[in-house]
Amino acid sequence: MNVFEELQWRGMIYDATEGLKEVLATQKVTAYIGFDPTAPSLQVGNLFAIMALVHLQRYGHTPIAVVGGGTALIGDPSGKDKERPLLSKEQIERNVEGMREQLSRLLDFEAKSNPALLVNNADWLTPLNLIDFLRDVGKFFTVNYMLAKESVRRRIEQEEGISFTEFSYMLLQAYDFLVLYDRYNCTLQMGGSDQWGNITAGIDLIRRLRGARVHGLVLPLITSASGVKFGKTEAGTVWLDPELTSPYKFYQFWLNTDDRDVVQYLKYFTLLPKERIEELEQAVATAPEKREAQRTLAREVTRMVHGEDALVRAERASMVLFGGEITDVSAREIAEIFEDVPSTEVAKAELEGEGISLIELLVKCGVATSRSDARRLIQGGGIYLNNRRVTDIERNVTLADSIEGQFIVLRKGRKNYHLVRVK
RNA sequence: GGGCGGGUACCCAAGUGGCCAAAGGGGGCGGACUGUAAAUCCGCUGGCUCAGCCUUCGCAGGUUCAAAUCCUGCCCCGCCCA
Repeated sequence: MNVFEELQWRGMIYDATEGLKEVLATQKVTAYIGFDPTAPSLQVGNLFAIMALVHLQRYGHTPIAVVGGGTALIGDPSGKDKERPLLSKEQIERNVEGMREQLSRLLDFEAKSNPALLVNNADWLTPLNLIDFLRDVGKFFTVNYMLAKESVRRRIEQEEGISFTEFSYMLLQAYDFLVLYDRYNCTLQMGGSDQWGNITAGIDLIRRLRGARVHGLVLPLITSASGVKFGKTEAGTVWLDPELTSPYKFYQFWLNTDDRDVVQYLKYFTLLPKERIEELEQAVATAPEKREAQRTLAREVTRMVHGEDALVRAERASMVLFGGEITDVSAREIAEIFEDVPSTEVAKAELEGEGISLIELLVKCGVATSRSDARRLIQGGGIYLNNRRVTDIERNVTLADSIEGQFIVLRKGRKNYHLVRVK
């Protein structure tokens, strides 16, 4: 099997240029994917593209992750209905650093024959001279060609239009490809399906300027059966940065995958072989309540992104949190299990004597948005103190409620935990 | 610049003097069921010192015992004419 076939059975190819399959079967190539540093961290959606690079590398090809520190200053109009506000250069610099760290954990930068590469396109875009650029690159594109691109056309049909800045974006991305081709003999660009237009622009540019035939491959859009945008939860985006999304939450995100999506996600996000995934597919069909497929997915991905230790902690936490009784757990275990759970410090003095009203504590910890909200939650039976439901509005919380005088576990609903640290 | 229509809670949307903290739907939150699911059902969804009180219906004034509802001015949005 070659990478193309690998990606194919995993359903990771939405479209690819003519002849790519043969090239990947017979040669070792260098391929790149661009990542937009418009957020402080990569997110779970980006993991999909990263997996494509991981597969490439496993088959002996050389992957390049391009962080778009330069293009982010412009803004990609693809898939966007509106002109986007520009980020500050400092902000983008910071974001690039975060992504560098994350990518280095997923790709092998030490491999002997085909180490992964990480580059920032700001390196060549920033020093770029406008006149040179217009002469060397601009000359090879007609406005007609650019207007025909889906991303541009859609925006032109809208009232708001598109700024010249964003309109130029595809030329910069095309130029990226050209630079990577020149410097690293990079002959394949991959990306999300919304990148097709930008990718073909680069392919055309290289053909005209260098007379070389290079390739493009785009991944499908990830769908979810429930219609929720992939990578989002009620709490927002699922990030790869453990500071932004705790490993526990990360693990839970995957564990909660819909039965209808889990097999596809196993193909997308794990390196498990076909036979194993087919086994799991069987398991979903015959014993869905065991959620073996979800569990495996969550394990594999959490381990890959956060490491074995974080995985063990996430699993332990999940077991205790969804198991029930919390009373016979030691403070030390609590500290460990709830490491990733949001917490609030409360002075010991506040819990002495009469203590603090539960309502007040809930608001203080942000579990409830207001006292009225707290009152309603308690009345509706949605508040648990150390995993025991409390229905008394007047309930006070004192040191006697704490676990070894150190922690109090608040819970809202089925799975919303908050740890109170007594100081 | 002229004409018309419109701005109501997170979103859509009803309400045209008191019975309006404001119908209905969506979303969200909680509960039951369950597989930490889906579907379904139930409750809640401005704040507070909570059987009561206070603040909300584009903004600012005014009329009235009483205004989301009437009047004046201003701001914003959509459509049509210039």
